[in-house]
Amino acid sequence: MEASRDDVLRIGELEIRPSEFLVLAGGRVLSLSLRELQVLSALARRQGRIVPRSELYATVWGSPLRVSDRSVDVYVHRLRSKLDEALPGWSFIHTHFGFGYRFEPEHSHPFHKTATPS
Amino acid sequence: MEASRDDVLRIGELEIRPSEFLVLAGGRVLSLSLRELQVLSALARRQGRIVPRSELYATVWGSPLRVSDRSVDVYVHRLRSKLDEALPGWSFIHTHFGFGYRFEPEHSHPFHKTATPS
DNA sequence: CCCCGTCGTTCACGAGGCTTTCACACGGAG
DNA sequence: CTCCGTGTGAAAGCCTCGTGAACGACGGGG
Repeated sequence: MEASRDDVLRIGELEIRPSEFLVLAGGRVLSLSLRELQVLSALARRQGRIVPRSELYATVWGSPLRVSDRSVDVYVHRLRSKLDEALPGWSFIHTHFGFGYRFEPEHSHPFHKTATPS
Repeated sequence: MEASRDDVLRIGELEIRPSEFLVLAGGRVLSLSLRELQVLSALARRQGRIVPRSELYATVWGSPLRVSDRSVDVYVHRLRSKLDEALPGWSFIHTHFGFGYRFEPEHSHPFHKTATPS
């Protein structure tokens, strides 16, 4: 039985159950560490919005982001890596240069607009 | 709840949320840099009016426009390019020779690229 | 107690985006 | 045609972000 159905985040092929420390990607369990889960949840709860690093850091780490701290970037990198492995063809975390990250499921370049063949 | 629904600019198929650094074109996220967003917002807030370069520059850059500074033109060009890619068939930024730019959604040429014979 | 895998954090380097500035082409006004 | 404002592609320099790896803390198993 679902302990907290209200806390479940369903986003595309992703199903995040923060209260159970569980993430399902396409029905399969996605193995994440605590920090990875926290960052993913924080982003997913702000789906569609551009989230500044400072806000993400404050939410997950509980303290203000120090200058030159790259922790957020590192975890975004690891999450992208795991998400891409679990759900190829989709991209979830988008970079907004100078602003932050935005969580939203989108098809990775479906087509590759290459030049016409010889 | 949307933190600043009052700050949202809706213009045709465009939805600009300056406070969130986010622009939606036809429902899709339009990726803009800081300057691009600032110039677009400044123009959109003056919708329908002819805005002199000097006013645009002062608003966005916060300093008086120097002679021979083409920054405004360059960013208008980039915005036109991105807007046209996102919403083909529409033109938003119109040039008023010798005066400045005017922001207003209008249909581009009703016909497609096919040239009209004489 | 020691070995070893996991995790969180930080570092270092390189790739790539952003702003500004040029240089030149284009086009309207007189 | 000539002048000058505008369109446009690209270079230069700076800064952000991506990425692989190192380092130490921690904990389970033997």
